Amino acid sequence: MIPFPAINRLCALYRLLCDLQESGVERISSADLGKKLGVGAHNIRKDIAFLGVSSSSASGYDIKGLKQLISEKFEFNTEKKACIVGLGRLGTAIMERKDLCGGEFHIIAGFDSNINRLETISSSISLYPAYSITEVVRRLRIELAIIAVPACVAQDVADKLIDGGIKGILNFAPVIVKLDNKEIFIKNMDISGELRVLSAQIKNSIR
Amino acid sequence: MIPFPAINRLCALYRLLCDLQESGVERISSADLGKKLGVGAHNIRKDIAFLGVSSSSASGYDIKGLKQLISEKFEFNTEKKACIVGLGRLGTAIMERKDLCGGEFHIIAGFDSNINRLETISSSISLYPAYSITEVVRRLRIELAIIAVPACVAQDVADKLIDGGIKGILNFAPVIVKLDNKEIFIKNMDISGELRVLSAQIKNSIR
DNA sequence: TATTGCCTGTGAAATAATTCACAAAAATAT
DNA sequence: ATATTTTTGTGAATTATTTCACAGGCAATA
Repeated sequence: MIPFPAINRLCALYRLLCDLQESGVERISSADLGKKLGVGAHNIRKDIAFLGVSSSSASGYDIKGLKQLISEKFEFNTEKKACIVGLGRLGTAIMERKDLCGGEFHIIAGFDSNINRLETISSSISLYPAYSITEVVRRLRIELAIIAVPACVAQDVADKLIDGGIKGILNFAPVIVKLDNKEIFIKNMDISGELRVLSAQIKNSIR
Repeated sequence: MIPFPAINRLCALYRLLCDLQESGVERISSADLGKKLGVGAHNIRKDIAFLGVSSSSASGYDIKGLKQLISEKFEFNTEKKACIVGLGRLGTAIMERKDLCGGEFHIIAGFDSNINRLETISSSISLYPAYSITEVVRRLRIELAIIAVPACVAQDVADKLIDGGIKGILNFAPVIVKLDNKEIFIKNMDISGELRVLSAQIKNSIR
């Protein structure tokens, strides 16, 4: 079981490796990786050790191979089905992001409680009313959800998603969603909340 | 110097206290706070201890007083000036969020490299071309920035913001921004990246 | 005003994560 | 072929964070 901080860094590393590969780099040392990610080289090596391999070399890591390794460990190759709940400004903006359309995540459903809105949005993604969240998530076996609804309905939406069998949630609503089930993962992306954390860090750092 | 995990939790606690206060609650125990935030009661108490007070009671914390305490420690009362760089779909959606307009953060500038776009957006917020980021940030003494530009220009934007004297950055671009200055704080809010972390956590948890 | 039951504050213990240090292996240079 | 440099992998040490345990204070009750 890989500790969470390591998972986080390995995901960042994975993207970096993709970028490097696109720029034609083939090998790179832990020191250089560390520099690019803003962490120590030791840390990079420890994280890679969690993947459970042992193939030492004196010319750094083979980028293709390392990518493959991470990808296998976390199954990044298989496409994941995702949905968005809340098709306001933020929700639709996220829905149309390029980096979400082309990649390993496939947004296959959008939900909103406002039926009129569903009719006015033109999108290639199937849209459904909010009351059908549980049913659609279950039927289409959707694993991941992005919540972009007002704070007051976020918990209700989360409960419906969980009933449908969702595995992970990205929550943009400015509220802490409660989960009893330890098997479901949530990441809060509360914008004003994060600004507040930044502001607190700034104040905490001076003096 | 308060450790980062504690700052994070104290910020979440602060919002919870605001919500509780609005619903008319006046006192609450560490146990109940913990339950609502999904952390242990010990943890709550330890975090509060970092604020440097000592006023024990047998009926929990006074919500108003505790809010005040956190607020003073991190100066949540003074209004912070912020800006948004990148006025595409995501940037404008964030700019118009209600929870950002009314609260302690005041978005006073928007930037985009596309001059035509600046003219078509109707907003009460002053808009500027991207080449003036450094100058405007410095002149208006803007502390916080939200980056919502494509990955390829994010580093360049960050450098300009830092030159202008920015203190904290919320980065929505799917790329790790490098900072040499330890006095500047950054929080990455990369949507596809976070989906990938969730997906990795899910795979890591099974078996 | 005693007594009882909560609840906080906090030093100590336990756990988790990071950093270090160095042996061993591979590549490169001589 | 040998020496030198580079770079990884990993157990150990360090540091950070969380959890525990309980003393001591406050409030409520009778």
